[in-house]
Amino acid sequence: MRMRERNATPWAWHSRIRDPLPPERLPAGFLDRPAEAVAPDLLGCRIASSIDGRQTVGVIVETEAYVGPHDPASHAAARIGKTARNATMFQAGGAAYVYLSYGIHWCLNVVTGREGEGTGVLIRALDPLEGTDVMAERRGRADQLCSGPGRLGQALGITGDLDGHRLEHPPLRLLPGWTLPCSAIAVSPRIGIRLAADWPLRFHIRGHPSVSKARGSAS
DNA sequence: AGGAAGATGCTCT
DNA sequence: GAGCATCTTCCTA
Repeated sequence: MRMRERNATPWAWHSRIRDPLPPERLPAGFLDRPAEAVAPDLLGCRIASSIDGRQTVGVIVETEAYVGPHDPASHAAARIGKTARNATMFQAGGAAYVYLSYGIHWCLNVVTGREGEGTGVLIRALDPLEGTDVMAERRGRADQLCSGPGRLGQALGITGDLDGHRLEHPPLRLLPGWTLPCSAIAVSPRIGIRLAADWPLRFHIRGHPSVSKARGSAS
């Protein structure tokens, strides 16, 4: 598992320090853990897309955990059961669960845990790192490129074709990133859900400008 | 600054 | 037919 730094060196996410370079691959078993444990550890990791032959990369700055059939807000909730739509959620950790939200937005989840558990982490926002010109073209605007689950899906060119894709392979990969101090991570309730709306399963880099919701809230 | 509402399509009752 | 793990534009201040 990834260790966190304990010290509070001047934190540089706002000024975009990218050194030193991150390791090549995630630790073994990184995703084979409960979603609520993986979700904060994904902050600082990268999502790299080469969809349509165009490279786009972002650093994960906001996530939400969907913790299993007992989680009423999850697509894998027990009252729904396993269906054609959510079947990927029940795959082994490391799969991409991609679903269409509100008929318009393709949203990306990283499946966690073991096969059959039905747990995963919604990627809610990225800090654009490479290919921002491609992102802007796909988004049709130069701002808000990846600050929301639908926005980042569009910016990276993600569609339902990638549902079930394993994230260790191109064209959509989950890569290690930069380790955050605990003090940089904020926890809050999940956004845009009706059931279990008070469960503290949303994680974001404190004060990061690319998070999807109001900046003012508790930095 | 912040709220209201429309777009749009799939899933489940 | 209802209800979304959303985003945008268009209002009102």
